[in-house]
Amino acid sequence: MVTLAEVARHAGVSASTVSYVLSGKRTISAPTRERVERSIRELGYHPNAGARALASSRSNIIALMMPLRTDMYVPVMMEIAIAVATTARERGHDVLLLTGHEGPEAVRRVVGSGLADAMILMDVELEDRRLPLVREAPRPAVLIGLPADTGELTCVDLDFTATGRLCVDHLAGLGHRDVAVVGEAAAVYERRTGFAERTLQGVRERATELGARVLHRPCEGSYESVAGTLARVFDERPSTSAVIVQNEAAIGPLLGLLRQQGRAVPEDISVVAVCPEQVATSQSVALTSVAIPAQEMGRRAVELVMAKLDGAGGAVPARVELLPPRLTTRASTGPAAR
Amino acid sequence: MVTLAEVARHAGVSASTVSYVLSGKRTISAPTRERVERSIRELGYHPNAGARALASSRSNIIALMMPLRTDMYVPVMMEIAIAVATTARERGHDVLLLTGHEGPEAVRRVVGSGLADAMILMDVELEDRRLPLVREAPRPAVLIGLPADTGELTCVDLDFTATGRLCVDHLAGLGHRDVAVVGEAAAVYERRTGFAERTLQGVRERATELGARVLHRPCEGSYESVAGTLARVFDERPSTSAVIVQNEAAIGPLLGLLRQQGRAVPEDISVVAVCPEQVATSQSVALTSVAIPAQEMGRRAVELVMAKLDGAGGAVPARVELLPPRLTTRASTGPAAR
DNA sequence: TAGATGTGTCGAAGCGCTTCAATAGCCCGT
DNA sequence: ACGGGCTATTGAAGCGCTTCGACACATCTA
Repeated sequence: MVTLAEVARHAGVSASTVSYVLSGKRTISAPTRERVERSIRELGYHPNAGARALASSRSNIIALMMPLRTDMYVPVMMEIAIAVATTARERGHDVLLLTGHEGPEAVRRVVGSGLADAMILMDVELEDRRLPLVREAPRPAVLIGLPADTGELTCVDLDFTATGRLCVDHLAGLGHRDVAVVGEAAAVYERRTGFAERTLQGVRERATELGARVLHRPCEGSYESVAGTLARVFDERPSTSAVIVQNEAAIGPLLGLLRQQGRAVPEDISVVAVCPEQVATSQSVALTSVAIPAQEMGRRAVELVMAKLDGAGGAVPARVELLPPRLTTRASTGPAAR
Repeated sequence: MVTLAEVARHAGVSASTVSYVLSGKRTISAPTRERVERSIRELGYHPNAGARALASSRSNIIALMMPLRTDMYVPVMMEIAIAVATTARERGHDVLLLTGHEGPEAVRRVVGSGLADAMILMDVELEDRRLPLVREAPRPAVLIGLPADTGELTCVDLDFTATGRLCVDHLAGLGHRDVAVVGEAAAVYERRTGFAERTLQGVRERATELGARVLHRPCEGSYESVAGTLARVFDERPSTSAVIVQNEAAIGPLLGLLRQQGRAVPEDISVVAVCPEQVATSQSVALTSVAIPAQEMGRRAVELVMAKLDGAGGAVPARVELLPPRLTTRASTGPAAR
């Protein structure tokens, strides 16, 4: 492996000069810089990451902690992860992938060893066990998702309360008065991840304000479960004319079942989904939906964490950044039958 | 941050002793070891990753290169990634996440900088542009997927040819003589990722051997596309009594459409899918399927790459490891109508 | 012209760890 | 009682880079 010293010799300068050419932390005259750069190219030099990390106490690595459960919202997670990795690379950083399997200890290990300069945590629960460690860690962190207590923490998430309100707004505007919410699996509520509750709260608030009724039922993604949920909903409230689906896995089965039951979408029943655009558009009926801006969440998380890294003074205040939901009207919603 | 030197002082031993306690590369007497371990715990010591990497020229990091396109087989990719990360951690390594966006250069960067000790490449294409770099890199690599020329390379993949044969075996055994293959999107074939072709080849080989006919049609995951494909299939060959689905995104729509058309599964038509177990079991009809052993692939990839790292002599020969497919019979396949 | 200022480069001191050769102490057989 | 062969421990030399202060020289100001 070519070292910085060899580059320096080849270019006829000192090692520190090469280093400054690389980092730009001191002015180097154009001729010298060019000479050094040529040597770097000719020798095929790559700075050694370990040495760099040791000398500068910066690894240029961001740790990304994935959720423990890999059974839910997989495409969203993946999209976030890719966005994080891509954005980080644009800013000269790499991403270390941590899974939930290691538990909260991972935070300590990564921070303690200086492996990563900062952390991004996904799938944050309301009382997440990683939070105490994050709070006292001497490294910046950004959460994707909202815990119960956001004090001292920087978080990014979709504004799910507003999302719920927005869905109801749209449906009520079309004249719907009886709305069903096909929620996430019961396990999601038990884990207290927060977002499902927040959506529901938004739905209820707005429904109350607009004089609509809401029937909420948790629902797994399996065909069977959706069938059961749907049956119970129509049984309990036959006047239901609109459905808000939060569990993206339930969408396909839901549409299939409605068709099978002879309920036309949107003529007999309107459907609004909270899901990635791609899911909304690839169904049998293009769905009116509120997009989950996975990419933007990942990007913002990196930007926030980098701002903290740069603003070394620690002067960057903690903040909660809720992305505004955007509802796209497609073919699955229409005026309520009178 | 606590350093090794401080631990040494605290325990009343030399730095090297602490190092040897940590690495186990020399025998340390029990009392000394315990004293050192206590000091480590009491001081909350974590070895500095950068210093370690520098001194040992081992970063204990494995790079995982994700596919560029994030639109396909997402759950499989995710499962592989998680399995890789988990297995790597069990073996004392971390995983660096690289996206395809950086291009083949990423290989050079990661290897050149010593950031990672080894690489695992996903979504390998037949003529993958990363391969030349991988071949000449002084670091071990394992591919998940099969390129055209596997010389000098270590690869892990599901044996897709055998998968194709297996599906036909099963269907022919039930008396089916006209089989349709709902393949991957045309883009997949153009990208020449190999696995789709291999499956098809297996299907054709075995069908010829058993005297069955095969009709293959590429197909996108959208509802529309599946509808079109299905229409064309039944139009062209009305006697089709079984379908092999390779594109997992097409499964939901396919089942929905069949039901809608009044074709009962499995009475009128049998369906075999190549997809993750979870997908097979959460449909309206539990699907007979060949599982994509994502987890096992990830795990094996790590094991192979670690074997290469350990067998430092370079004595570990390149090898192609094809995992045998396993077909699970569920409710979607039955005897052909006579 | 002398001093002040600024620019570009260099030397050297680490960063925290691993590892090798060397050492100190021990038990053994004779 | 002494050399030989163990085992447990140590000191010191780096690993390749960053960064700080120093320095040489050119340019400006009074």
